[in-house]
Amino acid sequence: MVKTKKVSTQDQAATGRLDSSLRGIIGYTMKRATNILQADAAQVLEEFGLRITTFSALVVICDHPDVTQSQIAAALNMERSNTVLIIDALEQAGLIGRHRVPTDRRSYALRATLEGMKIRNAAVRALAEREEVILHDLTREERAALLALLGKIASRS
Amino acid sequence: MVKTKKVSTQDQAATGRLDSSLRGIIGYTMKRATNILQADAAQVLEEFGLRITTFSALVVICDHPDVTQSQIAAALNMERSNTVLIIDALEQAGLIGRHRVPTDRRSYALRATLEGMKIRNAAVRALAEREEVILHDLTREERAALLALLGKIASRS
DNA sequence: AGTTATTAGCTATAATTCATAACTATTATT
DNA sequence: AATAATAGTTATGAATTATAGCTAATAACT
Repeated sequence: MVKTKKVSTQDQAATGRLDSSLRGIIGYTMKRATNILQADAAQVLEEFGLRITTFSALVVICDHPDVTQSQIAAALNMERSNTVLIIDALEQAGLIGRHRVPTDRRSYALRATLEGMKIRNAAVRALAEREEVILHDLTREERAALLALLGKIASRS
Repeated sequence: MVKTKKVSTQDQAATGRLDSSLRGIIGYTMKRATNILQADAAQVLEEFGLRITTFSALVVICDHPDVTQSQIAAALNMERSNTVLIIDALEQAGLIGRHRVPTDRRSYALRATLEGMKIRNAAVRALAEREEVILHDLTREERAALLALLGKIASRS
């Protein structure tokens, strides 16, 4: 994956990266950092048969039994319609179940299975470990500070 | 005195966030933060007739006259094929020009026009101002720290 | 030299992700 | 009872990103 491209132009070594002034923009650099973490997370989750979206939904369901698909959509900032296939996948994998709720027959009460709980726990642990590895050049305090700062921004949605 | 009352999951679902345990994952929270900043940036750049990708390419071209499309692709971490339409858009907007280079007739030497330079400067300034606004609840030091931490992660690509 | 390999830009297209609209069935509101 | 609103679903569109292959030009190699 890592390209060791031979730099043919003259002044590249002097100027460094071609996007150096973009790197001063928080949004730009954050996007690049996100891409790296997302690719890594996807790789980790693949070993559990999960994608990032299915994993996220699984966590919400485990943490909040009897949650509905609409609530998941709102929590994960996605469209209701796009939750359907995600929940389908989790159900077909035997990780969650759609349960009818007698008081409202429009919605499903989603609940994780025992297997779903186990997968969730293992995946969360694996992700945390992987983040430790990939962020090894940040101290524990720096990682905490980073998360706090990101949390402030992300708290707007 | 601090009350440490234990809340049931039902109550948490009613009051708190449903994705609270996901928010402890840096990659997840960073993704959410990125979405906010990206949407904001897209809105700002729209006023200049730019999209995020065209803006990014424009900045690289302004900073590095006679850069090639392949170099832009490498710098912005995108596929060569996807640069074509981006450069087309910039050229048709009169912001850059494709210039032939006598020593290598395969590639173009991309150079910004005067108008391109002006748009770039205005867009960069507008973006910076907008980031100040949207990140107003972070101190200058916090924003600097955030950028530094993100830069460490993003430096891997 | 001549052959081969590599590179730059380009086109077309596939795969993904994400958003929108409309439908059915239920439930809530008036 | 009539109407509106909601949950899940389906189909589809738009936008982004990735992949494969092509031509022309250059580089590398024997």
